[in-house]
Amino acid sequence: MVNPLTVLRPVRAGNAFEETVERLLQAIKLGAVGPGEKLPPERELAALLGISRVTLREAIRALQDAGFLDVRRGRYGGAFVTYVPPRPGTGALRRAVTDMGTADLSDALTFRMAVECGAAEVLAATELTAAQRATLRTRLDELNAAGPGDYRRLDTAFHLCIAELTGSSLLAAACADARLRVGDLLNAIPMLQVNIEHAAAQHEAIVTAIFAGDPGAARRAVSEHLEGTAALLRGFLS
Amino acid sequence: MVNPLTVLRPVRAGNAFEETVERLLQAIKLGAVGPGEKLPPERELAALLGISRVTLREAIRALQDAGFLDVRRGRYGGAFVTYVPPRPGTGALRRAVTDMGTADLSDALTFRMAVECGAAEVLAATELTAAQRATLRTRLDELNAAGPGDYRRLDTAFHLCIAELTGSSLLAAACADARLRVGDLLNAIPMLQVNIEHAAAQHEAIVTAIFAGDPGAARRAVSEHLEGTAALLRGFLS
DNA sequence: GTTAATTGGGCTAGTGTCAGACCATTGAGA
DNA sequence: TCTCAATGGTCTGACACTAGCCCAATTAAC
Repeated sequence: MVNPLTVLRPVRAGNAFEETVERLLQAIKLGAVGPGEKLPPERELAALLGISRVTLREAIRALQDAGFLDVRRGRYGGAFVTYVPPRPGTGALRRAVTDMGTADLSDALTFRMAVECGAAEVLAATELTAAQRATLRTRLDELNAAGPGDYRRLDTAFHLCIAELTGSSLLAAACADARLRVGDLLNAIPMLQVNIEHAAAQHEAIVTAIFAGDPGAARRAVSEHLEGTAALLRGFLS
Repeated sequence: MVNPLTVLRPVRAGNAFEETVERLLQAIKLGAVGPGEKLPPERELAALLGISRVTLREAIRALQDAGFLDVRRGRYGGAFVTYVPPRPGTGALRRAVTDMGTADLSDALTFRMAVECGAAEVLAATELTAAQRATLRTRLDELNAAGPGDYRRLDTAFHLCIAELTGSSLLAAACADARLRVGDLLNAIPMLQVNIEHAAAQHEAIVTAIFAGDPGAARRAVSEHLEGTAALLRGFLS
């Protein structure tokens, strides 16, 4: 009845080292730790990630070799983020799409659509405190004021903020995961001024619907917003 | 900007043994492998789960000791499911709710609401083939014909079928995960004939909305359906 | 300068996990 | 009755991962 393959899927995505690299890359690419900022100290970070310092250090070393981090010793040292999102070019997008399997891409887009729409709905159906409204408003204002170098990071922060405000860490994690899976593709999409203005209007609509407590409108707003990029990416599949 | 705790969460939920036990319990409790059926052979199952046979066997042994499995050797042997969902009682529900943290419960309910609504929306927005429609219809018919012992399992199968039909394995996995997290609670809820009839009407509404290609209606139908049990469970939090 | 606190760097002993091979048991079919 | 394929049961050597400890480097504060 229930497809066993849905539940009897691999228990682990890889070894601890690989998963740690992925997670740190997630933190960097999503902008949880921005360029010039540093990761928490190794001992603290290892505890957060639930792994040993040895394994964490291997992962940090790999990211250092790959040019994402600059590690400095001594007091006030640490692992500083050097990564800055590459400027998009049309070739980069095509390459990014073909790097990912088309099946995986479709899977990720569907997943993202479902969880982000779901999060917006749930949030719209929730009674928000003044502080929560202020947080969301702030994220939107920051995004609207963003320069080209910051746009992706603040866009991600805005979207994840919606999920985090639902109060469900499971949901927030799912949205972060979904966003990471399409993150490289989003970074490869050239940002035209028209698109940014269009996106800004849609972001405004999302917040308005959430503040109005209208789950249907919130869902529609997020859906339309995501459908734009999804359609663009899907165009590369044919 | 992005809450680092969302992305710097533990890399692994536990060791391989613990995660395997969880996963097998999921398969059993969700009814992917029903009472009297057997799990795939150890070698095959270990490959599916991406772990070694040694670790898998430890997990199977634990479930055997806990009374969920009956392991038989020789050709046509295997690990047979002996678990049958307990008949609900009011005490069981209160106990199940208090076993789970109230924060975790709220988290799980929110997550479930988001991903299941999201899945239904996405599916309703999809052009379905005749075969897909037939599959969903079949699951609903089976559920409507279910006896008391089969109801939970077929209910789960129906709900997960929606997620699986979206074609996104990520989404299907998320729904399976969400359902498992509230699974023990659902099992502990007494099923009254009134509730079953009510649920049947809602299931029908969900399928109708999906077949009609109306994402808004699908979302609302799922939302109303889940809100019933969510409200009941939330009642125990106060 | 000197100090002290903080941080990365490195080592070791012990445990978890794996891949692969081989043994033991069962029962359908010849 | 015998055979043999399928399946669980067990062992071993290798590698991954961990906890805990101490060393090395850096810099603000004195």
